[in-house]
Amino acid sequence: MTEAATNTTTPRYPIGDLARQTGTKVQTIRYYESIGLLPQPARTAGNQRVYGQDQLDRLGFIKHARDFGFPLDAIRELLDMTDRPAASCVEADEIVRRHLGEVRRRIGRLQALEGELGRMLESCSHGTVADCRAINVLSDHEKCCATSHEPVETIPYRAPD
Amino acid sequence: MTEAATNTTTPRYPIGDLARQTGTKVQTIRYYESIGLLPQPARTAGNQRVYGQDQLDRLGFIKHARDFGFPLDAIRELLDMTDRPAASCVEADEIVRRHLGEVRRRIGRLQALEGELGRMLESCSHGTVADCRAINVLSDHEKCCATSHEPVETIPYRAPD
DNA sequence: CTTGAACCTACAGTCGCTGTAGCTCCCATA
DNA sequence: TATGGGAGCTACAGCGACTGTAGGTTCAAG
Repeated sequence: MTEAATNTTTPRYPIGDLARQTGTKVQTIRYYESIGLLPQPARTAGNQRVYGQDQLDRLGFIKHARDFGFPLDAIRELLDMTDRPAASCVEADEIVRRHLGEVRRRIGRLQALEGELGRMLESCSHGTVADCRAINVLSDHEKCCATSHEPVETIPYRAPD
Repeated sequence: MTEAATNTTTPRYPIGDLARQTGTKVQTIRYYESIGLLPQPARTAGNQRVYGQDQLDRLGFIKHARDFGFPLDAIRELLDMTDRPAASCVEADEIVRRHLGEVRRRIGRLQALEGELGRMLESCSHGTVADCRAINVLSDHEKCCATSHEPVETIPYRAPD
């Protein structure tokens, strides 16, 4: 009876627990808050963040969607939809479809690239740099067999740990 | 006879020509210079950059390698090799091989993702958000069929124009 | 001589974080 | 009750590879 606004049975997690339970880093959670993807949580008397179950679920959703490669603004749209559960899911569908299209395009480009790199290596005679097939292909546009020359996306080398 | 240092027959391009001829943007060329990937070119009396054939070739190499998805530091290594044409091309080979490995890993991850997204869409009943398979899969880890759960790389949505 | 395109520098913004510095807070043990 | 250390806090810089903008200068054609 002493508490009214917040549900007494709701668990209250500090940020580190949220991080551990979702596999997100603490900084990332704060970053999501800073860009408005997560609402500002309650604070302790000592100014530390305290989260409830709903926030945990929301972050879980975000994490999962990020693992699927959705960009944050798509995730934002998806989250907006989960807040209106009675709405039609056509839009959600559309977002997923768009993402799938993007993934397929990326796969296509990478496969073309894979072929070219493979050919580069196969035809390398392992002599000097001057004769190196790989380097020659890069030096001279004519020597390469690419059908099209759209650049492959600028993707950072980043091992997912 | 009036000119000594620079070869009289060498063409001299302003930055815009270099950009047009290689398909690079002017700012990108200046950026490459700022990070030391391109040497500082000669300047006109009015402080404008002037390039020769060698710079054009170097930039062409960089552009081409970028189109192949090589990161700039790999390109830097490759360029260092072209400056020592008598050296063995084993290292160059190694760089290409590493990149190919990276490309293949990325393809694998994206294909797994493609499967999951496809399944999401297939099983969506096109009702309300509350029943939406796609959103449910994202909400609930148990509902998704991923064999592994390494995150797919964080790749920005960036159409290559 | 004028116009306007091309050039110049310097810096902020993109995406999605990650890392650091320099604090404060909280809780378990002595 | 003191203390130690892990966890938390803010604020900001940095990553990769650019891209865009503001506000100025230079150049070449007419």
